Amino acid sequence: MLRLSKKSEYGIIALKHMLNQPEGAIIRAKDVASLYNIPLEAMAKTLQTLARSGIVKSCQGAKGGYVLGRAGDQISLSEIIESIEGPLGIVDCVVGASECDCVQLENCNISDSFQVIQKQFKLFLAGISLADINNEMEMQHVVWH
Amino acid sequence: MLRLSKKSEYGIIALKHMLNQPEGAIIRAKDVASLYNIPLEAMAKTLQTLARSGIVKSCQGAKGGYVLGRAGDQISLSEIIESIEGPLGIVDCVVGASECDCVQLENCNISDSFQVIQKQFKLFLAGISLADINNEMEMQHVVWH
DNA sequence: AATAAACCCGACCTTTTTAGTCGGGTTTAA
DNA sequence: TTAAACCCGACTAAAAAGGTCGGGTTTATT
Repeated sequence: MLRLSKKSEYGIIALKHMLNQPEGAIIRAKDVASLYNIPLEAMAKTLQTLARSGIVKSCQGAKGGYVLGRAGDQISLSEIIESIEGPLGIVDCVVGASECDCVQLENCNISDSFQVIQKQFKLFLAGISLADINNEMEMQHVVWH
Repeated sequence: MLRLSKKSEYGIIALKHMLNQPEGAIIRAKDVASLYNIPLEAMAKTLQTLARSGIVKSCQGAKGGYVLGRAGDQISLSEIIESIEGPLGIVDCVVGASECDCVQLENCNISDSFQVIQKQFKLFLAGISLADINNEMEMQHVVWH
């Protein structure tokens, strides 16, 4: 059902939080977790995932933590979600690289249309940046014509 | 993960199939199921669900089956999906009527933005009709600016 | 050098959701 | 009367999501 996973939610919460801290401040998983009632381990794993794809940078060791890897307007919602959940596809057979073994395919009447829908949906998400999310007032430009 | 359920896929396949039959032809669940390799019971239940919300009309008894309830351009993708999967929400706390007991809410920093995103996403799906899906060439008007 | 604080990560368990199946209805054309 | 179809709740099985655990590694501090 078209719903974001908890990990994506946690990731977006953390990223938005980081964007609102002073430039260059190092944020610990622990703090985000306790501030937003997120289970520590889950928050930690999500930030590790985001670090792997470069959306945040990790600083190891004591006094370590995370910093945003880029400016808020250079981080898109589609990137965040794909980092955490893997390549996104409204339906399986439309996910880029992966093979689809769906038994309908031989005679499927909807896969072509869904290629188009999928592509537009991704553009939709790609058009929303962390900076947009951070500033609800500015979200007005996120509009479907 | 932002993916449609199988039942939604089955529903859309069936609806598109029906749209391509001669006007007023009665289509049986059995035929759609065998044509597209869909488990009969699953297909049947999905059509029953669509009938309940008026997207198709059911004809009971021998020689029974289903007919589209409306013209293809009067059936939107969001309607189909919501009929089958219930009210859709990218995140829980954004689903219209239902209550959200998420423990982040007291201090959530993203719910406002997601209200906007959710609304636009729904407009996106509402803007795609069964007739559009049926005619991939026409899908070009489904474009994000 | 030792310590503690933090990130790192695979493995696991539990719960929820999805997918599919079954049995027993009801309706209606022939 | 029969058979073909819709109808529907209940069930099971499989998959995904959510969360937890244990044992690492890295690094600032003392």
